Amino acid sequence: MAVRNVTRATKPREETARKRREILRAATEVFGSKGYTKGSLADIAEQVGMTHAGVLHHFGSKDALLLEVLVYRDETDVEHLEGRHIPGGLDLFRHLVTTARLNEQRPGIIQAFAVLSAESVTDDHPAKEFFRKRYETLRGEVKEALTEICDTEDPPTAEALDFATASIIAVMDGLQIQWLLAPEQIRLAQSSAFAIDAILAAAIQGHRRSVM
Amino acid sequence: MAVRNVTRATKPREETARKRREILRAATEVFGSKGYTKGSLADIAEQVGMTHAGVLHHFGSKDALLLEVLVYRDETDVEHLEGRHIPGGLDLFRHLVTTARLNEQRPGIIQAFAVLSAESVTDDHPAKEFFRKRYETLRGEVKEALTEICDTEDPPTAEALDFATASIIAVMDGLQIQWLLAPEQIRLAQSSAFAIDAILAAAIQGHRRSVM
DNA sequence: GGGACGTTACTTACAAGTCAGTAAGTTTTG
DNA sequence: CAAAACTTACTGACTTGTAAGTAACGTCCC
Repeated sequence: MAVRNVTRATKPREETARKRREILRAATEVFGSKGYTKGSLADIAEQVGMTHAGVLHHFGSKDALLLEVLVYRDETDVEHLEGRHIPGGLDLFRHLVTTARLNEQRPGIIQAFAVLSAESVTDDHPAKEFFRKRYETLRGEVKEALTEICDTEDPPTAEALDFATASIIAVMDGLQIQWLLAPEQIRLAQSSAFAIDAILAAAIQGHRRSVM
Repeated sequence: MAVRNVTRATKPREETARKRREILRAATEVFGSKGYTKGSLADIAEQVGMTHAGVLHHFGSKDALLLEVLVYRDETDVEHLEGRHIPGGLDLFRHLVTTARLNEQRPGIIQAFAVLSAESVTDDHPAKEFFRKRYETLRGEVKEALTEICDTEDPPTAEALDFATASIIAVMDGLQIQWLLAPEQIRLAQSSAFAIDAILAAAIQGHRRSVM
């Protein structure tokens, strides 16, 4: 039985969806290169060949557009994964490094997330809740994968687990900023791999041999 | 022989210097809480009880004010050090953790630097050069301290040294973002210490026991 | 010590521009 | 023919920066 579309007279057009994606892509680039506050709707509209009012017709407000940009980019981030779901255990950390390596080829997206995540900590920023939840989810996944790995008879303390989890995510974010400022000096993927490796080793083998 | 002041008729007043510092403090707070682009001169002026034109009288332009804020904050950051110069060797890393612990008590300044450093990667940002140089200097200091530490017969490769250097700085920056978004969930200083420890250990003892 | 005078430290007023959002009208399309 | 996909036109709020004016202050000279 075919579903009758009662609420709208015309079915959503494929052309419209494409235009929306085009706007999202343009918005990602603009927000990435100028930040959310400084990047204007007119900038975005110009890139897709319409006026800023046209963009608002599709997304309602600038805030709403930003949020759609963020979830859209989160979706495309896992597109290259088979099964489109984030792996667990050691594979998760391999995935993180792989993503870093892929991101080296698309600085625009990296910049968008780096700039927007930092901007989101400011007062009443529309993306604050998004990033808060995003980090919480990310930490949950990393922590679980970490727990899987060190399933030995000598597990790390709960504290060490949390420190390692936050640190792994942190080091990737921080390297992105340095890489964006000096791409020829920073090896994004390799440095990420090195740091993750170091932190994993410390978490697993734990409490011995503290340097400081 | 007293130095004659030929260029200006009246000597710079002490009250003026105090007012400038007051403005710098207010600007740090405003740029930290709203970002550079969104934080306005009027916001800053209001906090010190004058008009925005008064602020411009002291600093010339918004860009110039930002740069003065950054160097001002860099200066106050090493104020608590005896001798006011950054230590070397293991002491440098202890200093980093100490700074992180101190910063937990003053989220405003942390936020200003976190927000501004990320914002600085955007196109034509007035603080881009400042942060580029700042990271370069920071990496130089960390690398030197790191080299001092692992002065053994089995030194790490030059690559590993660079990875570790960038990673240590990165992890501190990244943790700040997470901490600002969820201060009750992130132990800033302890996580920093854990990660630095892990990375130092990996850099020193080197090439054995790779997890990934 | 007391003006004169130039500088400093502002204020008010304004210029010139940008911005998001809205309302109304027009074309396109299913 | 009705809804979608726009455009044009406009509003109102905000921006940084400048120009001109004013009051207070420090210094020099007598």
